[in-house]
Amino acid sequence: MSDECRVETALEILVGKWKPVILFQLFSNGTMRFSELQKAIPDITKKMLTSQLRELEYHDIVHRKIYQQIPPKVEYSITEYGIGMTPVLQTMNDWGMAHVEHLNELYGEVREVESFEVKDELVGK
Amino acid sequence: MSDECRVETALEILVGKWKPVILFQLFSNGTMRFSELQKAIPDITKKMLTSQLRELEYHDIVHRKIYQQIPPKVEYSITEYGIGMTPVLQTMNDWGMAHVEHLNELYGEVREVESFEVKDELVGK
DNA sequence: GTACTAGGTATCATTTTGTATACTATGTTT
DNA sequence: AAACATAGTATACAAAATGATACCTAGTAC
Repeated sequence: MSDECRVETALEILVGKWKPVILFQLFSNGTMRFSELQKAIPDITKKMLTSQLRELEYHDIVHRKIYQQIPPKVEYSITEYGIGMTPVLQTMNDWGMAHVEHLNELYGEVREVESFEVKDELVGK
Repeated sequence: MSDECRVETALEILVGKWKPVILFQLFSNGTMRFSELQKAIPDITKKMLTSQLRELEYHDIVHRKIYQQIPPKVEYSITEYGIGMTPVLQTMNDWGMAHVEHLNELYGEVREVESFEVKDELVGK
């Protein structure tokens, strides 16, 4: 029996409040500028977007291409190596879908947080 | 990737400083008492062990069997449903192993962690 | 009647993550 | 010469996760 566990290594790449959604965007759209990512993920701050992208870059999952021009232009994309994460993400996603079902069976339907929104005008009335 | 992203759902089960190692222990050893888990994971506090186990129990990954006796005896094990996580853990572990190699190529030797393996009896249950 | 056992809770301190907001750089446009 | 554009940094703060330590329970052995 091997006593080596690298689940945590894979986890390391994915953990962080915004990493899955960043990866989702880049996998879906190919190349994106910093500002496009910001638009696609409205609630993220520049600081978080930057830090999460840098971590992904460190792990060679995301490539950062700088155009030397003013105003600046920086494009992000999944590296060729990063594409190799697809099976991991796919497997996790598939299991996750099934698991949401399973939780529903166990505990009943749970409302999606984001689907519930109160219009500003109504708040406090 | 699909347009519904449940990677985060899968992450939810795995995230937490101690969850991977707890799962590793239970997958490897089958049934374990609370105190056995503590012995196997020396640095974990009772509080963390309890809270992580409760979360895994909520997700129906871990089963908690209480023996009504004094002093107390409580046994933990992977549920039948939990066994279904094996492909996820296996995929993450495999990719993680390769990724450690990749990081070594990029930055030189750095790390040592544990790896993940499922007890034979549990496979295909 | 005291100590021991196992599997926890309760409380508070510390560390890690994430948020909010302001600031920077610099060539181009007005 | 002021404003604009983009991709960030810097600083301060708040919230969440984790850690340290003490305490609880109730039978049983001494």
